[in-house]
Amino acid sequence: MMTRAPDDARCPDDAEPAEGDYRVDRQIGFFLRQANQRHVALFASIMGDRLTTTQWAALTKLREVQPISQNHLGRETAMDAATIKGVVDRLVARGFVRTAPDPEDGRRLVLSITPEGEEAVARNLSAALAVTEETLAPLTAGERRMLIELIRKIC
Amino acid sequence: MMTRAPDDARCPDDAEPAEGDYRVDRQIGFFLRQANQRHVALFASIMGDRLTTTQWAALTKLREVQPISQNHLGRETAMDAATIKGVVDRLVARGFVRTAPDPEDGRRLVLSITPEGEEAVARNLSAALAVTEETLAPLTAGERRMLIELIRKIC
DNA sequence: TGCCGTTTATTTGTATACGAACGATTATGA
DNA sequence: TCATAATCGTTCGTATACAAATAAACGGCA
Repeated sequence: MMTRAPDDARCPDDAEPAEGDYRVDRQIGFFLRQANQRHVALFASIMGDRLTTTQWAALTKLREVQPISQNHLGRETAMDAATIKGVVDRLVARGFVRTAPDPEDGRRLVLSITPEGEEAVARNLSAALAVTEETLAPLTAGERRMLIELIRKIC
Repeated sequence: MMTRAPDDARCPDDAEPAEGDYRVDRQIGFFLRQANQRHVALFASIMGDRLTTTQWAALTKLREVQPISQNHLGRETAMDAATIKGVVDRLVARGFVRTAPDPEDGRRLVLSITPEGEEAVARNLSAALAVTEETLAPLTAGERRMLIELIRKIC
């Protein structure tokens, strides 16, 4: 008679994590990365004007809170100071955003949206909503609310 | 007597999206990006050896399915052919992964994990589990199951 | 056998993402 | 007031992420 079952053969008195059982593709981080990848891919395929997710976030947020300094816009859109700089530079190069030195604070760079930027937002707004819809397409209305509620808690 | 409520004053007979109401920071894509950012930050602060999330994914998945070709490992870990190449190159440079030409297929590069790679996995496994735990810390056990179930559906 | 489509790995270019360091400027407190 | 701390924008280096193009090698099929 066996004193131990075959699938209990490894380290029965050991509290260390079972190495053989670990699966990266079952961890929340793996799912978060993949879900974000799918959303970015949907965004790229649905949105026009070759606008990226971060450029869209910066542009629409700027429209909401302008005028605002560059770093501040970065904080509002969850972007590093180095990251928001690159995003803003590309939006400026495309004529969607304008920069000006702040007369009251020599350090700040004040951003505002141009008419071309406003047009770009208006032109792509329905597509942006379609991206959200398509991303959540596999879920029911109740599941969508639940997912958003839960994911907000881990941000 | 008013024929229309004040908050219904814009485009009542228009099916177009209401521009003024759009908020990027309420879209699922914004949350997915932020949640992923938080997870990556937690990973960087908890894990040792300066291993990144993708390097960890590639290394642990390789341990599971070796030997395997480079592109195949990329598909198993949701990475582009160009992306997995960079990740594998860095793991090879660190001595965690070994590459060899496939004698049966001249195109393939067969990957396997080195003893140093195995040690790196064993050394960091509990930290990896702690990252998952910390990422889900704001949620109850039931909420965690629900979040994982929902997020899997949109991957 | 030889043609052709596919797969594999690679390279280039562009775009986040962030740590770290830097100079310039502003705010704070002793 | 003046030294110090904090903020702002910038730059550098590293690491994903992916589109697109390429060369080499494999497969099937006439």
